[in-house]
Amino acid sequence: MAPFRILSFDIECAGRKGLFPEPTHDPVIQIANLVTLQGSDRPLVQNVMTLKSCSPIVGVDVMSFDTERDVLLAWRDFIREIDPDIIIGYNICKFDLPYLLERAEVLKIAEFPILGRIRNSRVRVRDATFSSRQYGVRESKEITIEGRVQFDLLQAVQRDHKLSSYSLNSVSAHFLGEQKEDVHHSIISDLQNGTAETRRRLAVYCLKDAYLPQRLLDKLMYIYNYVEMARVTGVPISFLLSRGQSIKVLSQLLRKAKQKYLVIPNIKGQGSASDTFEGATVLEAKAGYYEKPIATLDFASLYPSIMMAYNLCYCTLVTPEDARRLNLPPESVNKTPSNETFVKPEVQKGILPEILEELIAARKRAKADLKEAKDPFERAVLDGRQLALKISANSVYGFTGATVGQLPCLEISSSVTSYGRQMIEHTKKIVEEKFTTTAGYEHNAEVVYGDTDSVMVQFGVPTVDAAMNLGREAADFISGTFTKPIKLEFEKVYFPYLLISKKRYAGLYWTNPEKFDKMDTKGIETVRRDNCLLVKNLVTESLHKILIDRDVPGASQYVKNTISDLLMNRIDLSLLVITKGLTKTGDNYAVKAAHVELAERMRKRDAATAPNVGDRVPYVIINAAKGAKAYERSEDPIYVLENNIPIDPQYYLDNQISKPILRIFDPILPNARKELLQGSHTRALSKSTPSNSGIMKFAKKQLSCLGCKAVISGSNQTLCSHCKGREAELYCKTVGNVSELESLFGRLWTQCQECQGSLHQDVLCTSRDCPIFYRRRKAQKDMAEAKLQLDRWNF
DNA sequence: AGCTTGCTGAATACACACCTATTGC
DNA sequence: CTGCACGAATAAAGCAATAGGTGTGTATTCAGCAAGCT
Repeated sequence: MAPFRILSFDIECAGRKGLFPEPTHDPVIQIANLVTLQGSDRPLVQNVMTLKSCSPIVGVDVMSFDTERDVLLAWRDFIREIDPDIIIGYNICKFDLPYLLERAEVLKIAEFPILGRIRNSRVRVRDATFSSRQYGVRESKEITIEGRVQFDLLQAVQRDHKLSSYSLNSVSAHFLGEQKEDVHHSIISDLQNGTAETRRRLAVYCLKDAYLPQRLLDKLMYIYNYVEMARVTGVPISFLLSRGQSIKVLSQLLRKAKQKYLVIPNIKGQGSASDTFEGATVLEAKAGYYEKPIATLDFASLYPSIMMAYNLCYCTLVTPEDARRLNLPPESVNKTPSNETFVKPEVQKGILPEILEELIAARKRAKADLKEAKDPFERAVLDGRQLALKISANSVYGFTGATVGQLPCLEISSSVTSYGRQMIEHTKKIVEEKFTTTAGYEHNAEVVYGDTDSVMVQFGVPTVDAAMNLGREAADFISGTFTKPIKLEFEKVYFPYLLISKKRYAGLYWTNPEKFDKMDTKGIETVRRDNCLLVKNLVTESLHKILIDRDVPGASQYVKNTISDLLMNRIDLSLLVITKGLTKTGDNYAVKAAHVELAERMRKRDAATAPNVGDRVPYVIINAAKGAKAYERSEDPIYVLENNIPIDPQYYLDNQISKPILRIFDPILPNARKELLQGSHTRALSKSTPSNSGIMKFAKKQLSCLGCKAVISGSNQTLCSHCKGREAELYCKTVGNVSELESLFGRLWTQCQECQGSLHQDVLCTSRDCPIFYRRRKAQKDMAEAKLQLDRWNF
């Protein structure tokens, strides 16, 4: 089969006003295109279609047009000529494609929206909302272009990766290690209305936006992964981006049922969303810091293997009524712990177990092939396949328990979890009964924690090697007590292990006794996205010092230094940005929350840049009157930066840092609270910049002495009478300060120029995801202030 | 007049239920 | 074959758990004031 032809594109339009640029006013001014063949990194075509003249770009076909109509029609012809199989871009489904179509409509270009592979078939657009517990609410548009797959990288990344920000800039930085500049929409108009040279600048920017999605597609192996997934589950690729998990399971069910001449009922509005079933057992966490190795035993694909072992399926379920009618002998049925009856495979083999068997067997083959494969291309294919199979297997159980889904069957899902609960309890019991001193082992084993399909065991032995051997022995022994194919596996050892509570722990992860693989953290601030970076870094660094370096005093000192920096206002604003997802529209919230209120406020300020449902809202907490609620104190970081609003360090200490740090240090450091949060380092408070709101509005600004800050009056504008003699020294200090800030600003500026790919042009970027941006802006402000001070010497 | 006492409303503290976000498996 | 009006259905894996914030009701503390006493 010929490789796919992939088109990546991006558009720029002038003057975005309002939420969506106004199609009646704002013309499309540029379209950048990049065509590649799948698996090749050499572009087939690179071009830019622009309105008005544009200076040439090396290696790029620049096409200038006089009217917007010509631009749009040129693009349509280009699509037809290139005939791409796959159209990609960033946010093309919600922005670029619908915008082009609406714009064509406004300009009455009826012949524009014929882009598909069916003759004379028009492209159709429909509003679509997708909502699921897993992905939240997402608004998008469904665009039908027959014969071409649209693959929006934004949608794919949002589904597959949990990130704090999904801007193209931040996603590229994360996966490709390279940033792009973020240009504010007002500047786009200026560049377009400038000269051929500034339009060239815009074209380069636009091209980069087409270039990055292509790189992401490649790097994340999306084609392989999604094509494999589509093949395995039997759904179109578009479903994988626009629909949920359940359609995949349903599709497999239908395929299998057809082979067996079975039909699947079309159930409507049966199970209500309120009826639910009991889930898995989470064993009580014996919280603490363990300095002996903890072995972890895991069931391999627990729920799928339960469904296979006990033949759980729609077609093997025996309802009480069936039981009376059929009068089955007890030896031909299984009774589940939740008191449901299913026939054994000898009577009737279930469809679900068959689907699962195939998925798991195929995954095993894929994994084995993966091990053999050396060629990176082949490895990518096989890894994509095994991942797809794993995910498919895991969502079969969820499908049966989805009461608002197409085919709920709580008898199956509650049986699965009831077996699971029984099994984890059984495992815990066996481990603690078998591995005892009375049975000849060195120590009594103790299960310190376990969740759903795993148990964490402290065998009491001091070395990783010994723990591994006992872990393997236990796994083999216990596996033997279960029905096939249920299997308990020894997977890893944690040493040392910090158990904070259920679903929250950290430890060093060992799979071979010589060296640990990594530091593993679960559920704590290091992996959560609703904390500011400062907390994340602080916790990560502390754990690193405690677990890897075994340096508790060092960790403690590090925490103290950070707290001191925070209270002295020496922390970079980008580290204090908290982000939270906006999960529903403003008025659907029952209580006021910081990010929701801020989103509303931002909408009033400028609807174009305000966050929408499904977006993540970044904010910082600013200083305010005592007793003000957090939702009154949240503010957009860029707004804070632009208006010099003081943040509230005390809030960050009390509400962000203190509890997570104490949770970590409490089991390790006696008197952690006193030591870390109440020491002398917490007393050095720097005065924050007075804000121009509230009471400070009435305060009159007076000059103060540059030497001692005393208020001065009269003719002397620089120094008070006391400091008069130190004139030379203080002047040098001011000059030194200015030059230091200038060089800092210069360095940051250069860094941004490098990022934008040119050292000869102005930096336009205002990316709220980039730490350098915040530092550059701050340096600029500080520098301006220092210069003002310097000016006062020249009276 | 100056002090104490008792009352009252406001401010504060605290426990509790509930909502929201997020993660683990 | 296309465009338009109208109506109906659409689709959504699961539960367990922690933590932070808001709102509410109740208890406690405190400042301010008037009355009473010396």
